[in-house]
Amino acid sequence: MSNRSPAAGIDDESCAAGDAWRPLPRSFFARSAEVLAPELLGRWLVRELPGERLVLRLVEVEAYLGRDDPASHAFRGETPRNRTMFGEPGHLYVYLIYGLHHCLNVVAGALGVPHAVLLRAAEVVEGEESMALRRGVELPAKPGSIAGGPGRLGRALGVDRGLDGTCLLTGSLRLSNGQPAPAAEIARGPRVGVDYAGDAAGWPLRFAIDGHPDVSGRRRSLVRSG
DNA sequence: CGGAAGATCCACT
DNA sequence: GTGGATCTTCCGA
Repeated sequence: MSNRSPAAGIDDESCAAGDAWRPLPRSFFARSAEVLAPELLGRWLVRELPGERLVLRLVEVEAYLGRDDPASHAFRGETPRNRTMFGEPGHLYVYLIYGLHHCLNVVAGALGVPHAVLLRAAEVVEGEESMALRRGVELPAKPGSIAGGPGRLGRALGVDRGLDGTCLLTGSLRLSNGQPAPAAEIARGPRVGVDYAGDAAGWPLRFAIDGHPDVSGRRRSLVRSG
């Protein structure tokens, strides 16, 4: 936010632009998912493909708290599928849901602590035509139609299980500084699709940029925390 | 080895 | 608002 470099002779625009592409460091991810999740809003997901670059700005995420969270894939311990979550923070955890959709997660927490943040929705920054094609969406796209939902987001970026375990600092999918959302614009509420998880279904671990058009359905339960 | 359920999306009513 | 698609993963027998 106001952490702008005081360097003289650099105008705001070029400074801000350079800052947006700056990779997020390992230490950024090595925190509780509940703390990391809102910090991810407004950041850029950068996907490098042969001959093109796709960029999405995150507008909605959910935190999953590992062994302490009945809604987490890691709640019952390590398995071949969720192995990535138990590894180093700053890596990508990808899983297939309903036999159809690939969902993207950022591994958080310390090594061996399987926290993760599910990436639920994003705004197109660069590569709209290519992503619309992958999604089977006609341009001009309606709000949310390209990456407004976890399955849509993964599809737009061409991500599958092959990218599971790759590094978000050095791989073909990376996270950069982007344009962080001001804390005052962040709303939170219960997570989506985890009704099976008992009390945990009500934990307010879903975070979104309040009123953003690309946030996936179910905005009703989102409120600004403060 | 079988079965049930799933961090979803889309088409249809 | 409801239900079907579609298949991996995990647990229990």
